[in-house]
Amino acid sequence: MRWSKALIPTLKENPADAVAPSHQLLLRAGMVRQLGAGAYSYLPLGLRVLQKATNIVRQEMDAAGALELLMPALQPVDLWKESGRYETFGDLLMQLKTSGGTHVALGPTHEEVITDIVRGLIRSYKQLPVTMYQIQTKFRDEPRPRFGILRTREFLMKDAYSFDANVDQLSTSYDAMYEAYCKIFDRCGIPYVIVEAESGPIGGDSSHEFMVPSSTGEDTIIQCASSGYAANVERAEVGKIDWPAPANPDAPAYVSVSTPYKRTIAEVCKFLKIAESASAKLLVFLADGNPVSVLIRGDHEANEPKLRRAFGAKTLVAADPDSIQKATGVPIGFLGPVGIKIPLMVDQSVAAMPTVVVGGNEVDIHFTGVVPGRDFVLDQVGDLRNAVAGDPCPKSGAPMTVSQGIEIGHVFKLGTKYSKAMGANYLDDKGQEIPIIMGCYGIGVNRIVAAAVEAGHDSNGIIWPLALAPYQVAIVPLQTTNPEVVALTDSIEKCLVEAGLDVIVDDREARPGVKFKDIDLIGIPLRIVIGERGLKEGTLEVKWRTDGAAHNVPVATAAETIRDEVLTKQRAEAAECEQRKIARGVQSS
RNA sequence: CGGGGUGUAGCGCAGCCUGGUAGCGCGCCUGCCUUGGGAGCAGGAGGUCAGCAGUUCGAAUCUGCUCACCCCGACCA
Repeated sequence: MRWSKALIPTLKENPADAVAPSHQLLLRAGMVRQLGAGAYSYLPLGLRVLQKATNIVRQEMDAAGALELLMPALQPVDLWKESGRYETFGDLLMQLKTSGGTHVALGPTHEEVITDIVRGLIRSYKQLPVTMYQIQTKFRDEPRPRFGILRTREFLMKDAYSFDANVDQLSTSYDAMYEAYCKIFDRCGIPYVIVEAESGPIGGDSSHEFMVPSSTGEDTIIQCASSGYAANVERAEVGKIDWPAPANPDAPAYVSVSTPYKRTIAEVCKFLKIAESASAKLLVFLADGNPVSVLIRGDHEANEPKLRRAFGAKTLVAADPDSIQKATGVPIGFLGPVGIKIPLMVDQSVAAMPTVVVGGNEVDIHFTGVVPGRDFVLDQVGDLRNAVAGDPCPKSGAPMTVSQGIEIGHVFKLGTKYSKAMGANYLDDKGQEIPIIMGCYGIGVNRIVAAAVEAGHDSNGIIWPLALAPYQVAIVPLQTTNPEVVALTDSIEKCLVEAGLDVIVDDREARPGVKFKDIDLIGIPLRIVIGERGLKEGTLEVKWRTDGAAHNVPVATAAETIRDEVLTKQRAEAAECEQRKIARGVQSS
């Protein structure tokens, strides 16, 4: 490919709207252009990267035995009502009406459609297991698209769905996808951590997210260096915290203080001149419709899935101020555990406090010096909140750390949620009708591209891994009118292309500095410079994007030398992937 | 959906307060010159100043409404 024909509109300056590094660099490198909020065009160069990621995903899905199919983005809303997700998906679902009046939606995901297909096709246990996938555009009416191509209203997703006869089969299918994901991200050359994620009805370790560490990431990861435990904050457990605090028989009785108009934790603590961690807040939820209360330290956040499990409830929602008043007789802002009439659960961090400041269950009143266990009961204590930095690891007890990550993949054991709701059953060997057990597995393909840039860039631009680079090699002929330079350029290009490499020749009539800057910006892994100066000495210059300096190779054998250098690097990366695979095998056994 | 901000040439911005010929840098086109890290000189093209409605002799500038985009938060199967 000739640069002059490639349409690569690089920008010297950062577009004002771009904040995230990947957003800035993909724009500046001429890879994407914004059409509207959360909608991006991929220009030729950007599309090449997206397609390289797509190809790797497809190859590994095929290798894992998944069957590719293609489902429509346009889906009847009735299908969503059938699964029960029309309500839960809410405004995120893009909806429209056909000219005939049919109410349709643009698919944000495809559990409903694939389940509809399968219930018509699969009848017998002999047809199971089967896993199918597609690579297709998804639509979600995100209330706030952001960070360039990281969160958009329209995006390319690889979504796979497994169908199994029993839980053991599901585990096998799940493990195959899990392993395929590791291979995909290894091959893409992007760093990732696998974290436990909040899971559905089956529970246990049935959901994992693949995260690329990045400060731009929207997800919070809790990790323990000593045990290797890693989980999304939505899921992360807090290890055992000792409670109650040693009893102090001399502790004075709690004191009622006037706190007029001080409702929030921040207001109360500021007013009383105490740290938020010295206070506790009583939160009221409706567990399957019944009011329940939870006591959490002032600086902590409640974790609703943990609460739902703790109360053994199917649904758990925060109670609105009216129902709180009705259930407790106390207006929001002054609730406390002392003498509370509804069921109370206490987070272990509160149970461990010697004394605590809480609401007085009366307008404009808070209590100080309240002793857990003395002034309110501690018969229901547990891990009810989001983990924070320094919390003990559930495995090792060592302090855990907090970091940000970009979710690029998610594997999930669904169970029979959709097959039951939509009647996707099979007949077992005894002729019994049984709901098919499902799993779903998603990869945000655009996010692979964005995450690769977030993880690989410097002040000069993008640093693509060889596997994703739009072109692996750029050749820069410095004197485009010198026949010797041109001939050498052509012969090296030919040799590399024949070896299966993607090569771009910067044939522009521009000064060398312009070309070097652009090649660095768009992140081409290997740069070859051919100039009269080097030719006099019989050499040309080769520089890797990741290296600080260039090295010279003799002209006579240049094409083969460079070809072998790139192929060797490719093989080294493949070997690295293999090493990781072996290491994973050792870990899991 | 709440809070904040911004819309002027492809990109980055000034002009607005105090109404009176729409500007600068980069990029783009022509020519000369130059050629190993975003050169220099000369000439040139390109704008319904986001839109609509007011005020005014006259609006990029003042007023009102609308729209779009960005950031923080809420939300995120």
